[in-house]
Amino acid sequence: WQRDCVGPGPATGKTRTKEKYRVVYTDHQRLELEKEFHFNRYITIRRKAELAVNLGLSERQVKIWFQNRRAKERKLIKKKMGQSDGSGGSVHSDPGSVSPLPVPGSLSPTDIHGPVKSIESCTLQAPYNKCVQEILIIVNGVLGSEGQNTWDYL
DNA sequence: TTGTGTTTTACGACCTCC
DNA sequence: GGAGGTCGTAAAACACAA
Repeated sequence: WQRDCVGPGPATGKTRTKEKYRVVYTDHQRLELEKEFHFNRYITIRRKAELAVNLGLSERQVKIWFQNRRAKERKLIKKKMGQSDGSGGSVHSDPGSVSPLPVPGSLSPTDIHGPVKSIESCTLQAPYNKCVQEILIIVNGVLGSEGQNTWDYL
């Protein structure tokens, strides 16, 4: 599809064609983008270029993916706030003020080492717990039955 | 299988910042 | 003026109940 959209020449950044209104990113592409997003909600120009090359996407696609991902996060937070109904929850009132995820080193050793046997066993605080679960679902899909250590892969 | 609701890419309009 | 932000939306892809 990349040939169809980008063509043999230099990437134009245009990916919407009559044949393919939109493409579906692979699990690997989504995983890498999610990983980047969970450490930095705003991607730098340099990282954007690196990711684009590594994932075979255009910089424009990476940029738009981050825009859409932030929109999704805002939507989720809004939904959560609606559910909590202001009844004393510790949900951030300002979506933009959500702090970045803890760095891997801040996780407990038992979380870091060994295979992840249960997605539900990850005990980070909301909203990160769900984010991590989403990542693990993708990773498990990518690893399949290879039996590779999930954290090693990450 | 199919109808329907949700999610995922991609874009345009508009805004802010440098 | 250009780059990149949000917001709203189109349409494909997907999930799932009936």
